[in-house]
Amino acid sequence: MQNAAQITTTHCEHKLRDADATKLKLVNAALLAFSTRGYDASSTRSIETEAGVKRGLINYHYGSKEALWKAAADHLMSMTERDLGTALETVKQMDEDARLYFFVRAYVAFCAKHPELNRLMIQEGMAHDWRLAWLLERSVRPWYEQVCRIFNQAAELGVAPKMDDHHFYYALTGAATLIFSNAAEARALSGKNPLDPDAVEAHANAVADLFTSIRNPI
Amino acid sequence: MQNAAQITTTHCEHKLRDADATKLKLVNAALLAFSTRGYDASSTRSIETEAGVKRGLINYHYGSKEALWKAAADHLMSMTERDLGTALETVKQMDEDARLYFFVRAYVAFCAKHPELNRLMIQEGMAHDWRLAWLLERSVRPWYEQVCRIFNQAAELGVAPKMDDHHFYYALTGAATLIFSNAAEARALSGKNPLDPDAVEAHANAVADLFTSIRNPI
DNA sequence: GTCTATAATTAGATAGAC
DNA sequence: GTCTATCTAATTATAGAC
Repeated sequence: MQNAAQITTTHCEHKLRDADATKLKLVNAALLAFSTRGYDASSTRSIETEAGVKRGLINYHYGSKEALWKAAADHLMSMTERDLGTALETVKQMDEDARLYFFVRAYVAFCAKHPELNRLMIQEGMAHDWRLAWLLERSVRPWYEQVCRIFNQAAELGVAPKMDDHHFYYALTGAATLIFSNAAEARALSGKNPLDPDAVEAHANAVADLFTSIRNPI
Repeated sequence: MQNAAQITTTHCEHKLRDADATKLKLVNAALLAFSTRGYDASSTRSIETEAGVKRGLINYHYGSKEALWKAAADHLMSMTERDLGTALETVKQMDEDARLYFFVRAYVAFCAKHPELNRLMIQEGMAHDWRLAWLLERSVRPWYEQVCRIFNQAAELGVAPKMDDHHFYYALTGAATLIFSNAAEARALSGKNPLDPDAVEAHANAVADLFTSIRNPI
């Protein structure tokens, strides 16, 4: 394998690009399927079809459906950590009193941009199996601790609602995300797409006001 | 069929009781399966096994998997309407200022008692198919309008948070329910069962405080 | 990297015996 | 009301030709 990389020809480069393109298409299709339909209800055949690749390529590139799920989940979590990590850095530059408020706004914006994240967490958070264990270990637990830390800092400053951090975490997560993860239902009820920028902005304002005691920071 | 009912013997009565018992076991097992695993991932075979009835009885009693889903969803929605309907009646006897607060508490208590409801809504709210259409028509739309009414009455009295009723509905629903619908995840994170009475009480207090402007009514 | 064939399993639904 | 046999279709996975 190392030798193959050294004697790279244009032919090999082309093949490598094709392989990476195929894998990317599969991971994206898998993410959509696993997060909206669930793991067991998503067949590898349907994922291949939706990805626009030939049948059998999931087993060729990933070896199994389970490995494809892990690759898709890892892809999603890496992107989430990157985006929310930079948001956290930005928030830490701010005045202490305003951190929770802008953290909540950034979190709502991210959830609207990537509803797959919360859909996947909802799908896998109901039953205790290998996928939930994987997600907890890989990302949920570190994220949970970071959110609790921001909340507890705000609580000491008196700008957070009065409650236990665990209840804060689930109240905030649910309030911030349900309208996006259940976008089909929300759209049917209101006639408006909750993922439209105006609706996202309105929801971010509503949730940030709700979960912080200061109404108009700055 | 009408004649058969008229010439009821003890033998027939016994058979009818067996049929009703079988159907009840099937509906309960179906509710658990459809709400936690999703419709497509729940096989009729597994539901029959979990219900402890013989194979083939789903098709015998209901004719199809689709009809079983509708029977299970109707069972759940009837119970929900009954329980939350009486809670609404109780709340309407109260002082106007306190209605929203105690409505939220009653809603949280119900969601903890029947996490299947929100699990089913989450499963079916992501994609727009015949099951979401059925749920919207059957119960979600009337419930949505009742919640908005209570919220708007509280808003006129100045005891509701400042936001659009549609965003209130989804923020409240998400905040109230996620900790129960994702109980497996919440338990793994905190080490405590969120469905325990103490945890339910704490969450009800937290959410009711959050979504009403008056802190200690009465 | 692509395509085909096929194995082994499981799905929902139907018909008929008891 | 219960049970069994069976049908058709779809599933994951493997091996091998190109």
